[in-house]
Formats: sequence, C-alpha cells, structure tokens
Amino acid sequence: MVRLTRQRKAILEVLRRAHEHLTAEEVYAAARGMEPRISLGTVYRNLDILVEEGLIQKITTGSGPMRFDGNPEKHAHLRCQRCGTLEDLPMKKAFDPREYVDSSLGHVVRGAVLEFHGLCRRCAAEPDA
Amino acid sequence: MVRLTRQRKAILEVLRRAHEHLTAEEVYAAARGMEPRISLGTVYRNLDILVEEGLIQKITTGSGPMRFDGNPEKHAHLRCQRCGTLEDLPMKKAFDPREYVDSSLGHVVRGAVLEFHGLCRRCAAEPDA
DNA sequence: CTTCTTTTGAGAACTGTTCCTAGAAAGTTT
DNA sequence: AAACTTTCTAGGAACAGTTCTCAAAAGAAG
Repeated sequence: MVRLTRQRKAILEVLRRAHEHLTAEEVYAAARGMEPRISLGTVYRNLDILVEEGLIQKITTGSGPMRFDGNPEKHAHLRCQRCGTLEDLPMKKAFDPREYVDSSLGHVVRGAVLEFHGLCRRCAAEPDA
Repeated sequence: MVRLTRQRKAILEVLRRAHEHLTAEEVYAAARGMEPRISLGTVYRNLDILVEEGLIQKITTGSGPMRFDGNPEKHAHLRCQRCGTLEDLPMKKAFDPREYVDSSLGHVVRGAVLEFHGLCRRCAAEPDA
C-alpha cells in the first residue's frame, strides 16, 4: 500500500467528488483548487499510481484523452455522443464474455471492455438533439 | 460517393489484405510499397475519408494509437494483452445493448462498443504466456 | 488548352502523455 | 534534534500520435 501524499489525496478527492469521469487536465484544474502548486506531471504520475493501487480506474476507450473514474468497482459507462462526457450507467445484468465468444479457436478470451454510446441526461433533455 | 484516387486505393488495399488491424503508421509503411511518394498526412486524411464513406472502420479503444479495419461490417475484436495486436473474433450471438441497460432514466442508449481482451492465437500457443 | 476543383506531399503545429532532474518533504537512525 | 536515506514533487523538456497549412500537382469540365 502506497503512501497518500497531500497531492494524491487531492487527486483522489477530486475524482471521488466528480459526477462524471475527468481527463487528467480536468483533474489538474480541479486539484489546483486545494493544492495550488501541484504540477500536471504530478497529476499524471499519481493517477497511474492510484490505478495500480486499485483505488481508481483508467478509461481509455474513445478517441480523446483518457479519463479517470474515482470508483474502482466494475461498472458500465455511457459516453455522450453530443457533449462527450462519460458517466456511470446502471446495468440490469452482468456481462459475461463467454456468452458471446468461444475460447476454442486457439485464442484465449479473458475479459471485455464494454462502453455504451448515446446521450447523457442533460443532452437528451435538450430540444435540438 | 468519393473518388478513389491512387493513394486511396492503395490504403484500402493495404487494409483489406491485412489480417490484423493496422495503425496509421503501419498503413503508411505498407502503402509506400505501392505508392512510394505517399505522405503520412495523406494516409491520415484518407483514412478518415474512407471511414466517413463507410468503407473501413476506425477502432479507438485501448490506450495506444488508433487502428483501422478494412472490413466495414460490424464484428467483434480481440486485443492481445501480450503482443498488442487487434484481430477479428467470431461471435456466437449478436450483442444487444437493451439486454443490459434501460434508456429510462433520462439518457438515451443508442449502441455500444465491445472489445474482448485476452491472448491471440500466436501468443496463446507460446509457452511463456 | 484554359479554367476550375480536388487532392497531394512536406512539414509545421498541436495535443496529450511521459520522462528527467534538482530540490523538497517525509521517514529513520542516532 | 541533527544527520542521513528514501520517496516524492515542480517545472519543464522531450516524445508520440494526429491534425493543420499551403503551394504545387493531378484531374475534371468546358
């Protein structure tokens, strides 16, 4: 278990308070509120460390920058095709890769990444969608 | 329907012949075999055009560079956790987002991106996996 | 052949991320 | 508490992947 420095605490706080999943740049901006001298490099470095420690999740789907999720539990995400935000999405049932593919043709399937696409609440409510 | 220039034909050829899904850089390297003066910018520009035309697919999951698939039909992919290649994977049944999430809490789910992770044939066959 | 439009090649610019290093902070030992 | 060791940080340089710019080349139309 790694030590929680002031900077790491700030980053973790930011991610846990966020209701959407933030980019490193966004984490940096928010973290500067509590830790004004923190640097972007520190943010990147510690985001990776927190991922390794299993305290947060890194989400690399989609073409833009990566995003970070303060909730380390497995759960589904919805990416808004209109505003680009990434949010949590409650799932009715768990996804099991074995339902869809066989590990029989020589390859091995260990897991899957699943991301839903559509409109977030805010964008779905707007008229010009 | 867009015009198929020599460069576009070469790019399409490269992607259709490939048995794994290539990065722009890899497409560039291969395309130079048939079109030696082609530039990397042209490759990027035309990959995007071919995606818009629905002739190829762009795959942006994963943290590395994007990859391109010469087969425009919907199908599943396996990313090898060992060597990083991205290959096609036959699926036993189609994935239907509605089975997993409701579009009822205000947001709209239109589709999903699904990518399997594991070991490709080659890596699964090696002893030190 | 002239004109108009589209595309290209070459490289500069940009974005997001990682790397490097001297110094600061925290942890240990005495 | 001082001296020492280890870990971490700020700041910026370096890097990778992608997009942009623009003069020139290629192609279509008259």
